Amino acid sequence: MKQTHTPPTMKDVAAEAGVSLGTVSKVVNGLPVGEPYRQKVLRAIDKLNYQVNSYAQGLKASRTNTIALLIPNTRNPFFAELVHHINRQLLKRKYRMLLCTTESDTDLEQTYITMVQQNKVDGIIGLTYNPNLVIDASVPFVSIDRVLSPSLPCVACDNFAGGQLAAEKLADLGCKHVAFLRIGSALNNEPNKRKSGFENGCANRNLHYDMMILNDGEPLTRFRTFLEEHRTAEGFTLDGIFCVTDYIAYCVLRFLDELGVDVPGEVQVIGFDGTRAFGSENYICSTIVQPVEEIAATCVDLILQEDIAAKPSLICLPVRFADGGTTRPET
Amino acid sequence: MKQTHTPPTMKDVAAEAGVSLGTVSKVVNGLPVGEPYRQKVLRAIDKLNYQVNSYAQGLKASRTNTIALLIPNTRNPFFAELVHHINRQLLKRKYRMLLCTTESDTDLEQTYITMVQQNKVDGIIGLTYNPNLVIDASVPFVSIDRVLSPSLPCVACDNFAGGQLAAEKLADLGCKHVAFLRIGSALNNEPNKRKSGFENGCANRNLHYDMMILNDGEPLTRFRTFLEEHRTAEGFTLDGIFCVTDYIAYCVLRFLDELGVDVPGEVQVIGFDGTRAFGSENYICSTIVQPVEEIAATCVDLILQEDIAAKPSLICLPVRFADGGTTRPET
DNA sequence: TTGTATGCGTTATCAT
DNA sequence: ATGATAACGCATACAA
Repeated sequence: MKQTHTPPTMKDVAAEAGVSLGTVSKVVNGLPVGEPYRQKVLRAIDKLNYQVNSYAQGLKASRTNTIALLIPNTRNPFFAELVHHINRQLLKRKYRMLLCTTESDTDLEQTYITMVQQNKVDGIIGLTYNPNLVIDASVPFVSIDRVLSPSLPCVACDNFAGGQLAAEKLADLGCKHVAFLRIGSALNNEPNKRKSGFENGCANRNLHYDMMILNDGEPLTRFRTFLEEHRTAEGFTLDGIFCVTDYIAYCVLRFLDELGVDVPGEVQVIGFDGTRAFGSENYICSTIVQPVEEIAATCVDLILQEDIAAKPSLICLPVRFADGGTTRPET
Repeated sequence: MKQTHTPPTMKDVAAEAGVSLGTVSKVVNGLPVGEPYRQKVLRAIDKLNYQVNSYAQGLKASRTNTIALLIPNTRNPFFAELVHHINRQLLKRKYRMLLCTTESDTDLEQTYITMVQQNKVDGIIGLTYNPNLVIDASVPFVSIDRVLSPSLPCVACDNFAGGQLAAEKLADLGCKHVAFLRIGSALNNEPNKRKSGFENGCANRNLHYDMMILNDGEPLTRFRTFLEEHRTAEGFTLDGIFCVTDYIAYCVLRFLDELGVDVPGEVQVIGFDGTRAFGSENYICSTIVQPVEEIAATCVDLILQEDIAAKPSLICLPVRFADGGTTRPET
């Protein structure tokens, strides 16, 4: 009777089946082996309930079938959706996913990157706001939504087109005086293009717009003040609002409700991301929808792609508008 | 000049530092080593940018510092929150997390469990609705919210107390005729205790209640019909509703809005889970809050605990009520 | 076609 | 205190 506490290895299987180690290895890896041998090995595997140790495999092959995903958190529905689809894409390709939620903490991000490199993952997909991470060139990296460096490929939705689409939608829906609300630093990252696109769209349609940009630390209640100022005796002086994310739109909708402003009657609101409550069918507001599934698939394709040289530095995926009840029905 | 494409190993470091392999290993693992040697090794590590290969480590130690988390998805905010906190707890203990989203697909779950065992993870934390998974006894398993087997420890919130609390809250808030809305099979899993607790609470307070239970496949619009039936000429005949999850509460609130029933004026609604929009401070409805952070910490504690024998089979964590605006202010 | 032997990077047990 | 060496489980080049 052998020690029961250590899981069976190929050697055990070989002994049980009365064949050699190499034969077992071939059976396990689907290499050609004489049928009677194959049967014996298969029976032994079944009997011992053998499972390959993929760490030993990884040690040999320096391939681990594992990809790390760095993301600020999983609470934001957009991130959650991303995690979900990347996970599914990886599974489809028989890859495992190491999840690293960073809370946008720079040190934490760096800790994770180091940890993840120690773990010899086959690649990293990362959504990070930190422009100066030290990423070892030896491990493939694909960035989401942020161009970190020309040498690191980035996958994003077409933020510029999204901003423009929002402006044009509002114009189409009859708005005359709109506002753009955003938060975050003025760094030139992808989401900033939403602003440029919006400005462009407004210009195209001769749409007048106000803009309110909050810095990172400022409370969202500033927006409430902003909105309050637009409530005059003659009614609400804005008829359209574009929020740079659905989260902001969500807050703005609350403020408008508190202020007694009717949506979409008095003012129409468009967000950005395509957030759906509980992953259901319902958008929480009218919104510019990011193609999350395509973004996920593209990231996974890129990270698993062999020749890194062929990787483009920025891939923009198309967005679309979706009615979530905070705009008037289209005619 | 050595081959540049393979990452440096301990051997390389040893050569660079002019010491032996064992010495490097000791330095890396913080074992006592003569200071001048230590310095030499450290310098070499720095120069070569050496990182330990934790797969090789795992092969030696049969410990991988990795825990797998099985969860239906990350889109449901409660799950997302769970993922987030488990991830943080694991990181705090220097463990990595393999995320496996299963969509409650039985085959997928089994696939993942097998995959994960091949990967020789140190343990699995799983939230699964599938009662007959084959889980190798050799890998520690902790279940969330479902008692899968007496031998597998389970961590859950006190669902019974939660149901009871909901009933008592509604009674305290002046309700006379309430309803309980739930979905899902009638299996005797943890969340079913919410029902029992609710019934118990109603009995305690002599609160009359209706109950509507949907089977797994049925559309939530059935609830709409149910609600519609309670809208009579004399007004809405229910003054309180307890929904078994916040998601259901969310849908119910939409239905009530469509039906023109005022919340919390005409009817007060309580959900279950403690879901907050975008992970912000705001609960999406008045709710029985699950102690997600404690659940996460408890799971991680349990899974990392050495002696499996000492693990209790069910740990219930306390819940609390939170006002989310769909109940009247407490006096 | 099958078996044997070596090495992957690390750790731990030995001598030195 | 440090250096050599075996072993972890697997894959593969090579010998039989």
